[in-house]
Amino acid sequence: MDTKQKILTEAVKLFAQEGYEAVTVEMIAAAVGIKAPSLYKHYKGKQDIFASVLKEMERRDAENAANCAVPEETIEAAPETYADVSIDAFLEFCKQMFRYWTEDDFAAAFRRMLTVEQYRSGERNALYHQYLGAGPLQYTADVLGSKAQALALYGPMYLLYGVYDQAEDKAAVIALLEAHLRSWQAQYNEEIDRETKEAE
Amino acid sequence: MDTKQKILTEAVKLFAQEGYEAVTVEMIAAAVGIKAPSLYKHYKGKQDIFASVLKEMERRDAENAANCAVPEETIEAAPETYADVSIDAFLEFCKQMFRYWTEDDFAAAFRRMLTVEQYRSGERNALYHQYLGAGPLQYTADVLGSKAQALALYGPMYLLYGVYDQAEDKAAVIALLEAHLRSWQAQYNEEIDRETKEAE
DNA sequence: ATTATCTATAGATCTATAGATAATGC
DNA sequence: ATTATCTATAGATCTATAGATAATGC
Repeated sequence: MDTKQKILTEAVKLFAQEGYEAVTVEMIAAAVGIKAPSLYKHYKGKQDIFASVLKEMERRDAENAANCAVPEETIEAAPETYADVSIDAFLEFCKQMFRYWTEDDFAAAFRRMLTVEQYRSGERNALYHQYLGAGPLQYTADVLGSKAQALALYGPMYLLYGVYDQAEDKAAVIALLEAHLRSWQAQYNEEIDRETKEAE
Repeated sequence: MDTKQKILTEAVKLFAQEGYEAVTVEMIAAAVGIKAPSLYKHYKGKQDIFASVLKEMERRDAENAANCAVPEETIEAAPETYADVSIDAFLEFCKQMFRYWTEDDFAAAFRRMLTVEQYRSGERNALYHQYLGAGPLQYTADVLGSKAQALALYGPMYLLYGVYDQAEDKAAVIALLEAHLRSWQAQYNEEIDRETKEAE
C-alpha cells in the first residue's frame, strides 16, 4: 500500500464531499490511517496535495483517452481526425465516458471536487469547464459539426451525472442514459436525412 | 438600507463563491460594511445566516411561482392541473426560469451555493435536487408525460446554467438556449404526430 | 543508514461573547 | 430608552515544524 498515492485518493474524496477549505490535513491523515504531521513527509502541505490530485487526474485521463477511437487532439490541431467519426462509435464513447465519470472512484470524486470548487477562482472554473462543461460540449460540437446537436446530446448526459450520484437505482439511470442516446440518434438521423433531401 | 437583509444577500454571494466553510463571519461583515461582532445582533451565527438564506429563497420562490401559468402543486396533489398544459406556455416558462436562475442576482448566487454545497450532507443534496436537478426534471416529466422528453428538454438547459456563468458573450448563450427550445419542440411535435398516426 | 512515523507545540486564524460607545426614536 | 455598532479578547481549531522513536533496506 503506497501511502503517497493513498493520500491522493483519500484527499480527492474528502475535497469532493467537504470542499477544499473545509478539509483539514488531519482529516486526510485520518482517512489514510496516519497522523497529520506524517503527511508532510510526502507533500509540502494541503495545496501541494490539491495540485498533485490535478496531476494524477491528468495522468489517468491521458491513460484513458489512448483507448478510444475518437479524436484526441483539438480540431484546430488535427481537423482530418474529425472528418468521418462514426456516430455509433461516438455514442459508444459517450457511454464509456459516462461510466468513467460516475463509476471510476477517482474520476467520480474528481468530478465532484471540480463541481464544488468551480467558483473559487478563474483557474478552477477553467478546469471545471475543460473536463466537464464547455469543454466536452465544444468537443462534441466539433465531432458532430453542430453546437445545437452537441447540446442535445451532451446536456442530458451532464444532467444525469448529478442524478446518478444521488440515485438509489443506478441501473435505472443507465437505462435512461441509453434511451436518451438512442432517441438522440434517431432524431439526428432524421435531421441528416432532411438535410440530404434538401441538398438534392 | 436594511442591514439584516443585506447580510443575506452578501452571504449567499460569498457562500456561492467560496463555499460555506471557507466563508468567515468577518468576510460577510466586511462585505456588508460592518465588523464581525455586529453581525451577531442580527443572527445567532453563521449557521443561522445559512438557514435564513434558505428561508429567503423559499419566500422569493413562492413569490415568483405565483406569476406562472404552469402547475404549482405536485402531480399527486393536483393531477388535473397537468392534463392540458400548452407546450408553448411551458417553453415560455422554461425560458423565464432560465433567466431567473442566471440573471436574478439572489437566485443565481443561491444556485451556485447549492451547487457547491450539494455533497456536504443528504439534506443539502436533497435541496440541490429539489431546486435544480432531479426536481425540475421530474416536474418536466410530469408535464410532458415522458421522462425521456423531459431529459431532452431540461438536460441542455441545465448544462447552459454553468456555461452561462462563465460565458463572455451571455447573449450567445441565450440564443443557444432559444435554438434548443425550438428544435426540441420540432422534435417533440414529430413524435406526437407519429404517435397519433400509430393510434389511428 | 535511511525513511516514515509519532508526540508536542508554536503561531495563525476563526467564532462568539463581554462590555463600552454611538446613533436612533419616543 | 432602545438599538446598532464598536474594541478587546477568550477559547477553539488549524497548519506546519521540531525533534524523538520505530520500521525498513543495504
